[in-house]
Amino acid sequence: MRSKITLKELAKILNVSVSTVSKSLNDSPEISPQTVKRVKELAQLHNYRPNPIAVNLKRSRTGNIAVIVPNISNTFFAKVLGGVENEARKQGFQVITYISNESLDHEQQITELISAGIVDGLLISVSEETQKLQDYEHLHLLMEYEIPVVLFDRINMDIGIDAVGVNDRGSIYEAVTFLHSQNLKKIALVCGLGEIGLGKQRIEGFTDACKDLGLSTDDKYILASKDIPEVKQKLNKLLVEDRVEAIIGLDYLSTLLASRVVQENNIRIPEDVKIIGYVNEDFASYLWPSISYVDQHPVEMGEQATAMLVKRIKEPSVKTPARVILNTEIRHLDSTRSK
Amino acid sequence: MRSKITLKELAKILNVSVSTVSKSLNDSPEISPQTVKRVKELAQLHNYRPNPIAVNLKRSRTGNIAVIVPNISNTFFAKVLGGVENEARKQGFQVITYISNESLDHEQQITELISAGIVDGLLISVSEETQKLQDYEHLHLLMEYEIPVVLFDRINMDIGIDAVGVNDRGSIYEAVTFLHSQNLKKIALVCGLGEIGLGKQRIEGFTDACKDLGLSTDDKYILASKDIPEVKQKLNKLLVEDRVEAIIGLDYLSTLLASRVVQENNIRIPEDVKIIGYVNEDFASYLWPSISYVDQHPVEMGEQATAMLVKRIKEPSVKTPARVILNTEIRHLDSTRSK
DNA sequence: CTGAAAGCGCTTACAG
DNA sequence: CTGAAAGCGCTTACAG
Repeated sequence: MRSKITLKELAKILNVSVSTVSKSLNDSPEISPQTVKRVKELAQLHNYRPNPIAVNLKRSRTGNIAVIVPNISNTFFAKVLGGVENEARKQGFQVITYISNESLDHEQQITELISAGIVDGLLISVSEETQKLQDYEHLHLLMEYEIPVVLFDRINMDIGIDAVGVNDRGSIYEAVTFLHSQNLKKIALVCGLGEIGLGKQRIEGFTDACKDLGLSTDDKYILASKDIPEVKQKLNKLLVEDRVEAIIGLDYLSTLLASRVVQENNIRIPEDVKIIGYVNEDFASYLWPSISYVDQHPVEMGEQATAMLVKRIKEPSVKTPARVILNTEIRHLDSTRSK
Repeated sequence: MRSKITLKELAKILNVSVSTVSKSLNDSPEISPQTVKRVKELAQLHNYRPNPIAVNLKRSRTGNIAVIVPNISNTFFAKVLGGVENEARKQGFQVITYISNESLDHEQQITELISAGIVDGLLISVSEETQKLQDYEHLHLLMEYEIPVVLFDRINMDIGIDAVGVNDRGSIYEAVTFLHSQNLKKIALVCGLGEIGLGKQRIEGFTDACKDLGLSTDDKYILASKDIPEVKQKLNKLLVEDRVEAIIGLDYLSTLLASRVVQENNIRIPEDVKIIGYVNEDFASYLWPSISYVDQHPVEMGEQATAMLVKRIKEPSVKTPARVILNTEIRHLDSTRSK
């Protein structure tokens, strides 16, 4: 029940001034070793902890960083959050989490809230809506208030803000190159997504890779539509009539769909068809057969973004925006094993 | 670039005292309407926001609550976090997130850290290790410091702390009852988990339900082991020889495994075999066929736990621990559709 | 080596 | 109706 003891109370017990106690605990060379010892012993005894609120007020910092993720149903962002946690702890910051639910409005409310001075900096992966409307004023406003901002993952825009992401074009290029190296010629791309920008980048990368490697770039190999039954039917045809040898799934649904359709046709994975998907580690490895996936290093992304933000917080003077692009890697599970 | 304006500066511009400005902004009836208007207009103009750190120091509260989740790869906890977010926002609190990684040691470090006074309260789902070793001293210590604690989800221990969870026994009882109502007699339980306590509760509930409903309680229907190949083989036998009509999967892996083995035997879901799994919504609905699942209301759990914590923070006097048990519900997807 | 004082940015009893 | 003062719990230049 002992309520927290304060500097003042310690000082009173020891019959010294508050300044002396404060300095002793902060190992100031001004204070005699004996006094330091006495003070520290008593502090230990009472389990004294400086009130962080008071310390922060004095230092005019908060010790917090905010992170806004667009959604949390996706384990990708959960993992990024884990990385943010790691690095923040190391650097002595607490992480305050917000979820924008893919809404610009919500995002603006959050930035408005934190502009009051709750945090020393912000990590954000902008919402779909924000990205679509290209409205980044709330972020610039924050920076005007001298609260540094670092973008992560969704960074396909040029708005002069620090950013950490992955090389989306490169990642699929690598996937195609790998499949090609396995002597696979007919590679299909399946995508059930819409707007998000990443889709486009990946499709471009796919086409480029096919061109460069001398593979067919026939449109029929690219199944991109939100109409799942249609995609399914077309994929079916590709498998049976065209004897497609590999499939790249750009998202959860299409990867799962691909695995499914292949098996319905009694085609073997990976012997007859190989699959690589843009899915998360957990998901990929839980499936049977497990699906080889593109590792986008979410944890590292969170760590790097946090490190970048902390650097900004500590050196607010630097002006040119930084940009870190992580290289993705293919993690091979059942669906790409060699025969 | 305008750095944050303070009360003092506003006062100076207006040629009034700091007190007057503060009172005006807080709509104190002491101040004349004219003055209030003048002050508010200037504040608006300069986009004044009170420094939350200073306000909190004055009020000796932090405005933060901490939440410790054991892991983040599980979307269940991600969803709970979403619920915590919702409710915390409503109540005017910020959420500081920590991840214990299922480690007691890590958990203790976190509670040690927040005992300094970073937060007004703590929400925690204890780590596996904590549960196994039954070491809850760090939580009691926190409460001695008058930082209220509320447990969520993993609450199968009686340690006199507020808690919000689900009725684990009841949930499986309901599942068995449903399957029984569909005229299914042979129901198998598959479990690939170990220690976690929940497993036991569910298995008990299963046995009880079978007894009550006059279904066989033969041990062969309960496949609980970490040895997945063994489980697979036994399940196979149950399906082919015993013609099991329904399967309940207690976790990700076993649910997926069940779905898989059934299909490998060219048995139809849901026509020949129905499946209910303890998996999350996203996962369940992404699969083909989609798997009916037990909804454990993670979002509501987060909301309720937060509401309970806030209540504790506001009324620290109340002593008897509260306990909220949410009723789970079966969400029917493909795998339990009627013929 | 120690302490009194000012101050971080606010709120609020109290006096006028 | 307004303002001076004290105080939340700390740190740190400054004086002694």
